[in-house]
Amino acid sequence: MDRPRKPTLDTVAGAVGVSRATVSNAYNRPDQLSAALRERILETAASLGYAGPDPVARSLATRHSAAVGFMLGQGLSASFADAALSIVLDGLASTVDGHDHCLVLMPGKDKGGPRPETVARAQADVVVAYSLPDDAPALTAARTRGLPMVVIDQPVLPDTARVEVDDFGGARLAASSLWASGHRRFGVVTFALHPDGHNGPVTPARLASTSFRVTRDRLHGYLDVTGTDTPVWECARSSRELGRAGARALLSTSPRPTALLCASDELAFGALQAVRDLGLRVPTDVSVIGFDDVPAAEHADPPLTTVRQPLAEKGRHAGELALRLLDGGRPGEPTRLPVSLVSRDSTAPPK
Amino acid sequence: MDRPRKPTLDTVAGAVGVSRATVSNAYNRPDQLSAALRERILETAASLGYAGPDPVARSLATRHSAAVGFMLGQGLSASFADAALSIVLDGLASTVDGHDHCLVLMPGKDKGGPRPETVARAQADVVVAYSLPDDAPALTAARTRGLPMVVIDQPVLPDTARVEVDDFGGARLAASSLWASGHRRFGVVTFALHPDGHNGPVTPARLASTSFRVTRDRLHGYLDVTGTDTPVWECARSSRELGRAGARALLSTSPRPTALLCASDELAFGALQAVRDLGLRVPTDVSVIGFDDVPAAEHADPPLTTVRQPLAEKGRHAGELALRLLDGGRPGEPTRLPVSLVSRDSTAPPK
DNA sequence: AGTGTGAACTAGAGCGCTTCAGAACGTCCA
DNA sequence: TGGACGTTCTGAAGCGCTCTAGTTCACACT
Repeated sequence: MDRPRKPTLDTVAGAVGVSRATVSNAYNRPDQLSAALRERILETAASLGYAGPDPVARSLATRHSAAVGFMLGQGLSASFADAALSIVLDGLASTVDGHDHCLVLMPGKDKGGPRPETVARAQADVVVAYSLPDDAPALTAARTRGLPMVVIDQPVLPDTARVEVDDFGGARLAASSLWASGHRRFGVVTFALHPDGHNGPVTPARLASTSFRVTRDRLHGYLDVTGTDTPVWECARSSRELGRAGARALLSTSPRPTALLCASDELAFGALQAVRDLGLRVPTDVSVIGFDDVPAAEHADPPLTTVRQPLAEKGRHAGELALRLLDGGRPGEPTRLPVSLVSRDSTAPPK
Repeated sequence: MDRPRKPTLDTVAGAVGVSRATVSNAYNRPDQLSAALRERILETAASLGYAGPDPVARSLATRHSAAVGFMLGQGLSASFADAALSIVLDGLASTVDGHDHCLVLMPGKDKGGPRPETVARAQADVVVAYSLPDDAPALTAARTRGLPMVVIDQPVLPDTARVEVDDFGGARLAASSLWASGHRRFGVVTFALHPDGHNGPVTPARLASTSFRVTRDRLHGYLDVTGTDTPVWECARSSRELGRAGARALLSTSPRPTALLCASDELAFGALQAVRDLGLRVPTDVSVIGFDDVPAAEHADPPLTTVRQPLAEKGRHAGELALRLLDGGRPGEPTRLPVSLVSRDSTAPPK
């Protein structure tokens, strides 16, 4: 197994007959040497099979790793159930990549977010947190490492950049439009209030201690309009199937709700299906409203009325903030992106 | 801006009054020092705000970075259109994370895969390639860096570990079952043959030079049964919407196909919709078959007949292979995971 | 007392790179 | 002709850590 040792800067320097510093400059500061020499260095490097400065050594010397970490509250597979996550992630990834930075993924296996050890060992010099419980250990880990941080949809943390959306206002907007058109009996289908995998009706106690900011705000936005006695069904994840089951349960009570308010489009898609399952029709018998406006909302059957939030923009903006922090920028004021109600065909006045 | 310099191993060593090596051991080899001293070191570290050995410096010294890179042929947002990707990615991520390694994402912006510079600078010591064109520059970049590599569903590369699925056989299986039940007029809806964003009918020339192995195999599996004159519609991505449009085009020809063979479930979902759009019924008027068996296939309307491949297993296995390569293991023979036909209600004999 | 043993800790040489303060060598203008 | 200046290249000091090959010391055994 005496494989030839990998070439280093020194190897190349020796072969060309210049100093290591010059080879380094050939890669990082072309203006510091003559074009001819640089050419010669690059050629020799190629012929030696040298692929450029080692990223790790480089990071150590420069004291930054050109990578942004992404801490997620759930497993990555959550993204196949919820398009919103993929879209945000994509916006983030492309921004970051466009600036020659890598994205280091730290998914949470359980729903509490990534393990603190994972965070402690991640080679990143800024992290983005998304959909973590308010008290996630990963948040503390990042903090004690002194990593600059940008949070998406999380509560404000001291010294942290933040991008958010007016979840409360958006939810109110949706509920109000239904109320205005005459609905009085509502049901709410929401995703997790706690990272414990619970599926079922929500008790007031549980509601009061919600550990996800987004859930809390959307829920309160709805209930602010419909009243706190509105039945709420919690789904452990934002998935079509769970939404379907939840909606079915809500629709089986009597008197039946005339409108279903869902905390995400994905849950709403399930609700749409549930209405059909029971032989009812949308929006004639039941109105259904979602949240997010993922691309599929437009093509649902019927097209889904929903609260639009600029998902890709959210990811992009988080990426830009992260990059700015890397440049030594201050966190600054939280950015609040706009939401709006997109009316399609899944809502109508009650019969 | 004279923020206090971040504590290092030396800081802690000095504070406790031991050598740097001992502090290092406190973190990495607890058996090398007395429990009492270790305790004292950890406490001092905590009180100093030292979060553990710097990951980058550690990587340089140990010569491995505890990270596996993931090179993807498309943007990450592809995963909201195609659950298969998320599931594979999730399997990979959890395996890798379970062994205390990070996942470094390198998405492709255009469809050619990540930029070679991105690959050259990524801090990973093994990479996994997925859904790249056969001639992606990223592949070469990884190779010249001398990174061990595992490819998923790619053509064999010398000295590379590989996990694959019998796409050709699976597709044949699906087509044969339809043929056996009497179908003779087929249409095929496929995802990209080339990374150029083409949507539309496929010419023989284009077919002959397909640059994605998976596409090629599934397509040839179908056509091997149905005949090479079968009309094929290409979609730039595997998405429901594109599949819907493609299927609609295929179904508008006369004589109309009695069965639609789709290269993915996602495309098949679109096809299901297209059949409805035209006022026809599945499977009475048209049979539709998918590929992948994503979770949604079971809950489609009607439940989708499809070729199952073990998606999560694919990701997990790739992760294990990557980890093994990291340990100096040899690539070994490609692993071939099993496929099977899952018959549900979207297929039936023709009228 | 002499020797062997194992546990506990340390010195110091790197890991592969960046970067800053020069050195060497023209060139140009007064 | 000489000094000021620019360009091109070099030397060497780190970056923060790991790890091998020790050294020390206490204790047990003969």
